Amino acid sequence: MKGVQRRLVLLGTAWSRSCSYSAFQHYVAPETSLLLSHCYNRDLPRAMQTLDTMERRGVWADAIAYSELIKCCLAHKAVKEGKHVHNHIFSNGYQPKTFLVNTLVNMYVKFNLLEEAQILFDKMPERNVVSWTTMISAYSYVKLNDRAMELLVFMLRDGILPNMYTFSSVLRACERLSDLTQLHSGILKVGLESDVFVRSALIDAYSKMGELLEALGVFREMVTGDSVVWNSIIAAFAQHTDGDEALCLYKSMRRAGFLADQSTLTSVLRACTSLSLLELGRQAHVHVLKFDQDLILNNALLDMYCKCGSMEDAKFIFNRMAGKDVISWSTMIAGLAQNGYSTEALNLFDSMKVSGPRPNYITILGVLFACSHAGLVNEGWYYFRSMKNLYGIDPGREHYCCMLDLLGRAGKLDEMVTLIHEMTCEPDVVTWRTLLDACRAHRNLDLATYAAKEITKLDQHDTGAYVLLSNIYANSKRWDDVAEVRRTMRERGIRKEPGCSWIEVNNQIHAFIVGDKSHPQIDEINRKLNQYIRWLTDTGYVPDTNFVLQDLGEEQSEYSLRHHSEKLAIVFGIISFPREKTIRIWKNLKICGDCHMFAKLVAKQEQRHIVIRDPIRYHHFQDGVCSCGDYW
DNA sequence: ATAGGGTTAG
Repeated sequence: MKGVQRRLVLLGTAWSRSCSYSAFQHYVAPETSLLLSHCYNRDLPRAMQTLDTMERRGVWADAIAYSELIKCCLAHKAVKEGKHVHNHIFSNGYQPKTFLVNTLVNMYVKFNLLEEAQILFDKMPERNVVSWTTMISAYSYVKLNDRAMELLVFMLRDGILPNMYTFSSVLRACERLSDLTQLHSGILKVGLESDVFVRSALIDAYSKMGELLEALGVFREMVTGDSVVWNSIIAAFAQHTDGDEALCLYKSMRRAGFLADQSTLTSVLRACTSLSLLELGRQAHVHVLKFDQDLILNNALLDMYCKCGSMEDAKFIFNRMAGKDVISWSTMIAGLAQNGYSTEALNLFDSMKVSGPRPNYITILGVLFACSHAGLVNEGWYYFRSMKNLYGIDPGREHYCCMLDLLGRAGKLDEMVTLIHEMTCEPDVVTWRTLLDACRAHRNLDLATYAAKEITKLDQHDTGAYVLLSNIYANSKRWDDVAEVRRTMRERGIRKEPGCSWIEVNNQIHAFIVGDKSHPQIDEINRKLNQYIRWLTDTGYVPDTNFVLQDLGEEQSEYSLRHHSEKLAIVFGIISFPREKTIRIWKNLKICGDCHMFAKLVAKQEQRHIVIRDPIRYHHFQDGVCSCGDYW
């Protein structure tokens, strides 16, 4: 008797099981085809209705139908219905196959219900590659990277071999170079390196760790490739401010017959941004028009115009953009502020508060920068003190730095020191450098020495600190101290980076280094330069040798000043461009006081608009004044 | 049934 009963139970199970096996399709409920057709039509209410009827009649559909039903729930974002399907599938002690459970796990992942997915996953009697990969990709998607890596280990321990899906998912979660090296060799071992998904994920992972050569290595071995692989390697260089290489790769991509898509163009624009290539950026803009609706791409375009100092274009783009997000607003606010339009930046922030997205950490930085630039000490304090209450953002090191800059401009050195002591995070090199800059501008020798020493404590090789300190001593004609600083620099093997300026003329970059004589038009440039200096001297200009590092004889320091790279670039710009064209120069070091004055006077005399971008700021010279307000 | 690339500051 007992045996018969057991057999009946088994039969029952077998019968209900057979409903989901395609091998026993003749047992599948006749409603199944109706259910399927509702699912294909994405008619969720009717599909659920059909399911109810089947439940009442005690019949089941097959796995194909259930997985279609789950797709339908996903399409409608119908969480409740999805859970219903889940319960239905497991009702009456039915044990669905791994395939179907995977579909359910995936459903919970897509609904962002990771815990539910994990519970279901844990209960699975057997898990295959797809089960594991679904969970790993879920965790790497939400950046629970440790969890994703951990799951890979468990998976391997379970004897399941990862496939290309697994590797491309887990590579996104990889944070340590040693792990990445292991993953890479694992990929080579199973021969998955030719998969384009794995390849781009590998490139991206190396890029995230700053291992660009490794990334390039993976790329160069490419036998198989698609546009995403190209985009990965181009983005890698663009993001690590090697715009030159990024643009070269872009050209090779085009030569290889691939078209640029949104992602490619975003990286190209970023490369133009970092190289200040306005004209090339404009050319890229033409291609951007094809992807009019792409927010990320438009943000990159906006940033390019801001960073290249063309605010007219930036405003045009910004006003035309349909769905502006925090990044669009932040970019525009910071762009206006950096280019000297502080009031406009603050006005824009006001309209953002009314009709824009919620400001974030970076937005506030732009706002503080605007205050700093315009010397609005009280407003700066207000925004700084209220950012926590108004926007729930804790001031970070960068915010402190902006405030310090603001106080430094206003000459409030004591308040700077107080604020540094008040900082919630440890002051870093940038903090002290800001103090040092202020000390130089306001000639506070003692405090400067203190700041410079703090910098060298943190970074033995900070060229800037030594140069600034030496400049301060030079300003006070303390040549012994200058010599001492120079001796320390020599001992530590520190050399002042040579000043270099670039200008784009006819799609060509012309580079100038201090005292450079290699430019083909150097004679003409020098003739014109001497002409300007003579004329300026006649009108009362005195070379400001305070910025010269070494205690050379006056004549020699005048010579070196006269041939500072930005002067050469300015003169070259004047020779090359018609009057109405803005002369745009970018350089690797901060502009010196003498060149700054030179630029102001020449801009006025020649009625030119000159823009010089240094590593931190922008200087718009027009009508004898500079947008920086003579503080930098 | 499971996978890869792009935007703001520093």
